[in-house]
Amino acid sequence: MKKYNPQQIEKKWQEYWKTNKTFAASDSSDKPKKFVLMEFPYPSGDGLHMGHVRGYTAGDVVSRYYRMQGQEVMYPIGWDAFGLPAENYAIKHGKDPKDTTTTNIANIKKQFQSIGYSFDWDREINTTDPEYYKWTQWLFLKFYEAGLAYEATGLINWCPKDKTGLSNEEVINGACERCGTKVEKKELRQWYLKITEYADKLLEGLKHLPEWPEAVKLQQENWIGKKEGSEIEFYLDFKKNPAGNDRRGPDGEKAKLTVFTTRPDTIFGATFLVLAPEHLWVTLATDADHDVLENKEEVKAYVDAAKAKDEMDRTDATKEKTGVELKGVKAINPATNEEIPIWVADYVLGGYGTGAIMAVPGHDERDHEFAEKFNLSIIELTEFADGNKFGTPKTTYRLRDWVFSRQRYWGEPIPLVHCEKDGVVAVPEDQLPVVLPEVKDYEPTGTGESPLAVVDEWVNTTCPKCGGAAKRETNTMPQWAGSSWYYLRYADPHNAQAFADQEKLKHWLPVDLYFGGMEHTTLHLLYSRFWNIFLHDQGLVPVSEPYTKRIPHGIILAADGSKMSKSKGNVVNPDSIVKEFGADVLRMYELFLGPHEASVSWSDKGIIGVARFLDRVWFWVSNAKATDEDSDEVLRALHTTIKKVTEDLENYKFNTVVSSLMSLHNEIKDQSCSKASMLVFAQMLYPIAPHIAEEIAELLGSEGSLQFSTWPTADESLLGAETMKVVVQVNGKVKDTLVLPLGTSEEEIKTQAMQSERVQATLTGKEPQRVIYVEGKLLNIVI
RNA sequence: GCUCGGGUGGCGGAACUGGUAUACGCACAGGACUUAAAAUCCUGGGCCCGUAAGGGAUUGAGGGUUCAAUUCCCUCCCCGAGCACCA
Repeated sequence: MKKYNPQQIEKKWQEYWKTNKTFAASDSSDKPKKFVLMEFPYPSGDGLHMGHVRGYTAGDVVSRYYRMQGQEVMYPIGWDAFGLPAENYAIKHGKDPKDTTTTNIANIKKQFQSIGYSFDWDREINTTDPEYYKWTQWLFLKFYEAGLAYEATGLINWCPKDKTGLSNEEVINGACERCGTKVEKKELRQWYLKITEYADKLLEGLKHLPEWPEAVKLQQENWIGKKEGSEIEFYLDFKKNPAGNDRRGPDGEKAKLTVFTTRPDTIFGATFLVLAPEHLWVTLATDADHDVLENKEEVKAYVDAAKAKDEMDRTDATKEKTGVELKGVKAINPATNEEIPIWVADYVLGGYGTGAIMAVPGHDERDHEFAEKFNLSIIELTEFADGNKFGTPKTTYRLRDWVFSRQRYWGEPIPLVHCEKDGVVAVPEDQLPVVLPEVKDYEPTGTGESPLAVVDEWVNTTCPKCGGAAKRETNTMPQWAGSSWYYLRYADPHNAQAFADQEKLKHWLPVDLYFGGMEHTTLHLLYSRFWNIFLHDQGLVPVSEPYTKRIPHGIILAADGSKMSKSKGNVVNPDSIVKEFGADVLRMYELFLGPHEASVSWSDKGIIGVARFLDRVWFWVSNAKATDEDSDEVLRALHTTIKKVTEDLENYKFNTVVSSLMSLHNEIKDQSCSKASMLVFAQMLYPIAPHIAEEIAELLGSEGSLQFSTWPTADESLLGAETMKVVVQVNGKVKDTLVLPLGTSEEEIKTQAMQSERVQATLTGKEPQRVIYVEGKLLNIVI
């Protein structure tokens, strides 16, 4: 008898799977397709962490399971290798990001293979491969041609550490999503994708995703933040303007202000207006060309101070309100015809609604607080206006357009050129990809320009339209570009003529199961839905929603419940676990830790339980005194477990799959068990611990890979017992348990229950008032 | 503040549609094997009282519905996630 030697067994089967291409997914199979996906990793220098292992293991388990259920499963993998982390890593080590990326990929690939994932390696993709990013650029041009990619100068989020612009989604609590640095505002020329134009479609699509977790849908919904309301115009009245009440504003035309409100019915209570410090009217009224305000300098000072504050301070609801009245101008409440003052205050945000509100201090807490502080009149309404009669219905969104350019080196060049004569011109398809040039210095410049701007021979080009001199766009795309469509490429990863063949897309899409982290809900998951819906509108992708089912996983924490991090030195490396216990133990233990969606703490102690279990299973099979027949208990336990494990796998309850297998083994290991039943045990073990399962099957004399065996079905006729266990309670407390032949009558059960010593002891002669009998389960005597 | 999750032994966690709470695993205790230790195997309790048999309590706290509540309803507390001066 050989001792269980995971290192040896695992290597053997990994070689076997590789040689036999066991997990290659066929594009032309008759079997029903299943597209299983886990978010692809970016190849960081630290390699895989436990969180990765959790997600990829879950995907691997269901992939192996569905293959045994007769489905054609595609479980692909690739590398999301552009972006800041890869670039920062390269800079830190003084190397070319291309080289470090290659090295890191090789390392992680080795890790993946050592854990035995059933990826279809023939479909491996890499976002930094020009053959891949050619199509990322091509798809970007589709947005450009549709008018959904535009260039604009504006205040954007700027990370001073990474020295690049960030999208709104990348700012978490006022800090950079990557490095945690406090984000600043900076005025910069940027490329944007008009995701706001797809706000309604993104919302509508959520309604057709019944298999997504509510929490994820809700988060996206909140992020989009759709609100119905009205825009109402307020005419202005100037005191200082020599033109008197000619209703001309500082811009010469707009002698009115438009506010956004969700409560037009409270307009009779609107006693003042408030403008955001960024409001265009305020900017104009305080500039050198205009002289309508009596306190221009005071207002200007307030506005400048507000702009200097960072986002966090601005939007802190607990701080005291500040503001300045715009003296010399009044607004007319269109409902009451009364003159009301206009204030500028930073509790009104420039980027939401119209940047101006009508303040109704009688019916809004914030307006109330403001009115109290500055002694403005407050009207408590008893009657409300007909909300339909005011203003124009208007919908606003919290969602902002997606800042799509980065001032960094390691990304896809944006395939556009700037021509003096023709302006912005798209690079024609036959000139794609625009290859990222070699540079001497990858360091971000911090000036708002990418390091590409200094590569003259690359920047200077000819205009595809007029043939004259032109300059290339030097900004690169954000990390999210390549990952916004990678799942499409898996359907046809080597296509040189198109991003993917339409027939293959029709065959594989949508992704049936998408595993990934909760942290991508309003980043990657929202972005890729946007791309997919747009591409569907363009007739380029057959389905509107890319992911049928989303399965998020919780984080793996350190033993003390804190996050694993290098700085704390509490990171557990998957490699060391594989080395010490084997891949099967690592896989099984990660699943056993707790429910897939919950955050769980890693425990070095607990892993021994799983290691012992596989050891015992090995001992059991290799010492096999397999009998010709199974005992009834073995058959019953086996089929009960088949039923339970199948149900649990269908519901991604991996932790209870593991415990069910442990229970089953405990029950049958000392009983008469046939080889056939042992093989069924190995089959059930296979998705979770495939190496040992394959080896056991071989030991039992089966040939080939278990992957091609058929998943066992529970025989319902074997599930029932010949006896039933009836719990006897008195007043709801358990007193006894009766084991009776099936079909014992209620009367007989009652009689027997009343004879029980412990029941008698509790009754102490009292007569039962009521007896409740639950068929075959329980008898409750009430006294 | 709002929205969504969650709170079960010393620890991770399990529990169908309301029907034996604590499966499975870790840790712990006792035993077997061993010169010994480790590993392994067997057994056990889990909070309180009791030598024991046994009894009682118990699913964040309090109340309710029910023959019966971890499960349903109400009030509150705590933890996690998301949103937030969003008009």
